[in-house]
Amino acid sequence: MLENKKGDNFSEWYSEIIKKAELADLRYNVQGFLVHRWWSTFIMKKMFEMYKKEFERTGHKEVMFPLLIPKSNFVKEADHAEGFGAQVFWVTEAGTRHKKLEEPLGIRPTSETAMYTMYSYWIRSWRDLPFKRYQEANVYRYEPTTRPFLRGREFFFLEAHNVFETKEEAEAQILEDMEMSKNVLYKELGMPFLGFKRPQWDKFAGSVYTCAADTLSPDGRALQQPSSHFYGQNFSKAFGIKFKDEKKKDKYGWQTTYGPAPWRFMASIISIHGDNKGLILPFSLAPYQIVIIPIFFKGKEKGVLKECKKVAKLLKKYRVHIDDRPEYTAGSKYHDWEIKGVPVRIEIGPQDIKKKQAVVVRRDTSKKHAIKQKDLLKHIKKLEKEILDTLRTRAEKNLKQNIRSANTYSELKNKIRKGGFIKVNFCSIDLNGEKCAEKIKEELQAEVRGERIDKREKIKPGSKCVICGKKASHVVYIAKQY
RNA sequence: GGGGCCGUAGGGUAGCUUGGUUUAUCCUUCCGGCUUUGGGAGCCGGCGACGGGAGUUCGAAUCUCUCCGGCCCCA
Repeated sequence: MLENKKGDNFSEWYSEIIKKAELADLRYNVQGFLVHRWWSTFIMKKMFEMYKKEFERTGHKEVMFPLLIPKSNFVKEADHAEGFGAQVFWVTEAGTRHKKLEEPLGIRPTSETAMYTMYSYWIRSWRDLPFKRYQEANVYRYEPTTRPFLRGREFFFLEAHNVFETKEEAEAQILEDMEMSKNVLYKELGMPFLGFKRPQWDKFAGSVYTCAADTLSPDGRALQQPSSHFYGQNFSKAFGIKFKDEKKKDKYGWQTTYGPAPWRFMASIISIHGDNKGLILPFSLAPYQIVIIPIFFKGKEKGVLKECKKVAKLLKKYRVHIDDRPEYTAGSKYHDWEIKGVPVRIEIGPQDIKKKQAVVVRRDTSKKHAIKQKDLLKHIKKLEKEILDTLRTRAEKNLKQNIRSANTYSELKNKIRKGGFIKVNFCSIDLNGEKCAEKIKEELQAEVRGERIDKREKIKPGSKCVICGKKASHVVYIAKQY
C-alpha cells in the first residue's frame, strides 16, 4: 500500500508512485529533464510502437530530422516564432574556448521550422501529394514549471507533418488524427478522452486552428493529450512549399500536424489507471505481463522452482518473469509487483503442484483464483482482454460522471469547484469570445477547452452565453487544467 | 511567471530556535552470515550522510548571502 491515497492527496500520490514503481529517478540535477528507468522506458517504447503502427497504417513515412534549427529558419513564420520565442534553448557557442557560433542554433521546441525548409525542396508536383511524414523526436522547451511526465523541458514526442493539395484533404486529416488518438488511447490503453476544437485564443502558434484530445485526471483537471493543428497555408507560404497542379499552376500546400506524446501518456496511465496499491498496466504496456512468485518451503525449493519454469513455458507467448529471489518473502514480492502495475501475478507452491494448478491474481480487481494448469493459457488470454476492459470501463464511468452542464454563471461557479468538465453555452470560440474566457480564467481559474469535434453538439436557438448573456454560438466545455 | 515550503548515508528522519562532549540520532535499504517464505519474517555483524560556493566566527549541519535542485498552491 502506498503512503498517499489517490483520492486524498493526488499530487503526493502521483510523486510517490513515480518513485516507488521505479518509473523515473528525480535526482538528476537539471530541472525538467527526467531520468527514465527501465520500467518506464519499456512502457514508453511500447506506446511509441503502437503509434508507429497507426502512422504506417494511415500512410505516414518515418523520417529523422536534426535537433538544431538555425535561427534564420526559426523566424520564418512570424506567429510561430513569437509564440515559441520565450521557450527556445539556444546553442550559441562551442568548445573549451567558447567559440561563438556564426548563427545561433535553436534546439527544436517542435520541428516545423526544421522540416519545412526541406519540404520546400521535396515537394514539386501535385503527384508528390499527399505528403505524410512523421518522426520520433524529443523536443525541448524552456518551461517555467515542470512535473514528471506532465510538463518537462525535454519532452518525448512523435510529430506528423503533412502536406495536401486542398484545404478539404487537410481538414480530413485532422479527423484521421482523432481516429488515431482513439485507436491508441481509448482502444489499446483504455483511456477515454474528449475531442475538442480549441478556441482561437488557445491555438498553436502559427496555426489556423487547433484540435486536441483531453483526458481527465482523477483530481478533476483536464490534461491535453495528442493535438492536431490545421495550418492552412501559413507555413507553406513562409517556407515556400509549392507544387505545380495538374493545370501547371503554382500552388501552396495545405498543411497539418499531429503530435502525440507518449511521455505525457505516462502521466495519464499513472493517474487514470493507478490505485492505492500503485500502477496498473494493461498487458500491452507491461514489461512483465505475468510475474510468477514461487512459494518456497524448506526443502521444497527445487521442486517449486521447477514447476514455476514449467508454467512459464506454458505461458511463453507472454512476457513472464519468475521472481525467485530467495532473500525476500512472498508477501514483499507481491507488494513490489503491485506497485509496478504487473497485470497478473501467479503464485505456485507445494499445494499447487499436488493439484496441478496455479493461483492467479489479477491486479485490477485483486481477485484470486486457483486455475488448473491445463486451463491456464486460456484463462490468461481471457484476463488480458478483461483487464483492459475493466480499466477502460472504470475510466469511462469516471469521465462520464464528471461531465456536467451549467445554465447560469453561478451554477458554473459552483460545479467547477468539484472539477471535471462543465458544459455551457458560450458566445464565441473566435477571438471575440476571449473576454468571456478571461473572466472564467480570472474568477474560476478554469479554461474554455473548446467545442467537441468527436461529437456534433448543436446549439439550441435562443441560447445565451453563460458569461455575457449575448447570443450563444457554441456549446463549450470548461475545465481546470494542467 | 507569482507565492509558500524544503535540501543531513540509497530512501525516510533527529539535531538547527540559543554555533562548541556529536565520534551527527533512529528506522529502512544495501553487503556478509544464519534462518525463513501462501500478504511487507527474525537474529548477528558491517558499509554509508550535513546539496555546491562564498561569508561571519577561535569554532558552522546550525547564522548570512548566493547558486543548484526538489515539492506544494496559483497563473
